[in-house]
Amino acid sequence: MTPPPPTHPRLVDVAKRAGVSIRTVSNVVNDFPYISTTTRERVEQAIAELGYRPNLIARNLARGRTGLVALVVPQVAMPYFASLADSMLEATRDEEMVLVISQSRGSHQVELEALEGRFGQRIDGVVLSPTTLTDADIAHRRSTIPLVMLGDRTWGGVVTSVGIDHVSAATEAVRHLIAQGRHRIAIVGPYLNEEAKRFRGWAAALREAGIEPDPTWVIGTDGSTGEDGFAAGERLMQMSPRPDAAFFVTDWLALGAVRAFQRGGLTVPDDVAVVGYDDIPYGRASNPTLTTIRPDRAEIAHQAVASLVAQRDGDSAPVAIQASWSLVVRESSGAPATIEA
Amino acid sequence: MTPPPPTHPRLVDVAKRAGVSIRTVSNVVNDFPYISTTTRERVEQAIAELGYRPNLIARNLARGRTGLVALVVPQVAMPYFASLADSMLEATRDEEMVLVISQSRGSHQVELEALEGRFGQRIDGVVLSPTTLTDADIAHRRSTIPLVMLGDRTWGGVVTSVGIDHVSAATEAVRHLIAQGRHRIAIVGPYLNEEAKRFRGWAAALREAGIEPDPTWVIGTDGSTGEDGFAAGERLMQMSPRPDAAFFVTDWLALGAVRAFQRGGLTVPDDVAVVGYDDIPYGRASNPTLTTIRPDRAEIAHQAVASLVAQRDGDSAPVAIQASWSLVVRESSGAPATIEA
DNA sequence: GTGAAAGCGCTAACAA
DNA sequence: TTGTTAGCGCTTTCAC
Repeated sequence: MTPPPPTHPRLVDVAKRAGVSIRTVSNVVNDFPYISTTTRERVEQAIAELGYRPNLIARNLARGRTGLVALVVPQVAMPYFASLADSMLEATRDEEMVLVISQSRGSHQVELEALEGRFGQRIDGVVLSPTTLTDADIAHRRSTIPLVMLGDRTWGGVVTSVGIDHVSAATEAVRHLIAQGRHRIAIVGPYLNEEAKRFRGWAAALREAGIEPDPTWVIGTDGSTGEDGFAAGERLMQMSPRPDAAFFVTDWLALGAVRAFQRGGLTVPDDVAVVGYDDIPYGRASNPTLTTIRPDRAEIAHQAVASLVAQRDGDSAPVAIQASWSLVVRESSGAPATIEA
Repeated sequence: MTPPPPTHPRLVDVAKRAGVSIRTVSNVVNDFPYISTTTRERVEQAIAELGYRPNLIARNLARGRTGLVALVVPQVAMPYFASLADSMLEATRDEEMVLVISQSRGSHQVELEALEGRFGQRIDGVVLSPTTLTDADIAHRRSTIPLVMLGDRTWGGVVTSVGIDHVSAATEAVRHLIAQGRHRIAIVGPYLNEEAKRFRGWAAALREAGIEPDPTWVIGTDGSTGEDGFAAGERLMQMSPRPDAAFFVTDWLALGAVRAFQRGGLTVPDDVAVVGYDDIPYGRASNPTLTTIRPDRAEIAHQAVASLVAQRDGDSAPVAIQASWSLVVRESSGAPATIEA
């Protein structure tokens, strides 16, 4: 009685069956040029007959790589990062990499370790969506593993970053509100100052329309949670004159504020037009649906992965990559009611 | 000039420095018993000095494992699965496994391949949230890699499943509506029949209160998207007498219907009380906030991982594991307005 | 074009 | 308790 094959077929099994050496089989598997057609066919047939599939662990050991790429985000359950993860999964699959998601939960320590490539497994590259890192953290990093930073910061140019042009996007968002006839346009978010790109876009759009940005229209929040948005919405309602529109730096903030407005008896967009930012899925299902800036996540993910590949293959000059975005107009700023897919 | 260490320190480097054999270092690293304290200390010091970290690729090659576990879901960007992924990431981290997320996008083919453990990398175990698989698919699977099915189905008992008791949960949800004084309680969802557990829970709660389930209250949908919910909401509004409450088999359906109700001039919960299912994050931010059934995702994830570990270690008897759940009462069924975190 | 053989870094028999 | 060593399955340099 023949015992069943104790494990998956290996390179040697294929080689034996095809009557060649493992070197040749390896060549075929890895698509080397210079193999005679007949040999190649023999090998391919043996592979098919045996159902051979390369053991990537062994391959990676030999190659000194893992084939694993890490995506580090604060928390995947947050809609924006869930969507990002989705896009990254697709982008890495196209490159035959395996994506490993890691949650920082806003921990500086975890982000620092990610910078150094310290994960459970050894990793070929890191795509990081930072929350607490500083330029100094990046400058001091010792590891040289391929790294891409997501977001609008450029980190002193010492590392590749992929983001969208937030100044332009914010400008476009506020322009849109102005085009709807709004003149008292608030901006809501954390860390709003002359450094903040979305803030600059907001101010630029107003000035461009001959409106001087009013400091009282700048509504600072602690963070970007729905509760922060709710609280900001309540503050906004008590202002007089009340703003007739508000630009929120994230959708989640905007949704919280809409909730506050509706509880306070205001109608969106009639009383206050609202624009968010990020295009999270819920913006399509909320009532009203939410006008927002949609970063091209697929492009961001592909650019990030492409940079990882380039860095791996020796091209290490850092670049600041800008992906595209679009303004999605929905009910919260006056679009007619629709049902989207 | 000494060239820089070309790579990470290896077992031999540690062994050399500590003046022992690699076997001993390996023992220390793997927490074997039977090592003299002094040796252990010497080795540990060498490890610390060198900053040694085991190469998991090599370890896995030698052990014949990958340390990788796959979570297969339709799409991570969907809130429910994003939350699930979050919990699974935590649960696998606790077990020193690395989670690889794979999106089936509802493809039968992809799900079948997952069943066989066919991923880009070789995988130690699979946790699958199925959409199209049948009992037959499971019965015919050839691979023996550890597998856990998520959800309420039990697959003829041939595989371990982890889910919650949907009959009880649905019963509790509808009981809650009855306790709010509602009597005409619709149920909304796809595939509603005597086999469907949430349907059975709905019917049981009604009968228990002396209400005979009215077939006209059963509102079938094509799927579970927001648009399906919206359409169901519109149908529900046109019924007469109109139901005064509705139980939706997913939150996303419920949110879509709420949108329809509000557009149609109805107030939730005053005109129609609404209960959803799944506790997706949006349910806390919507207006009104959404009453729902919250599966204990952390428990589900831990049970799934625990089963994977048990299967890997030879305990392969399939079991149907039931995790806990709770009813979360929010505004959509009459809870007073609150701001949740 | 193809073969032989030396690693990749670690685990785990087998010895001592 | 600790050392020696044969793999794990594949890549790749060097010959032929």
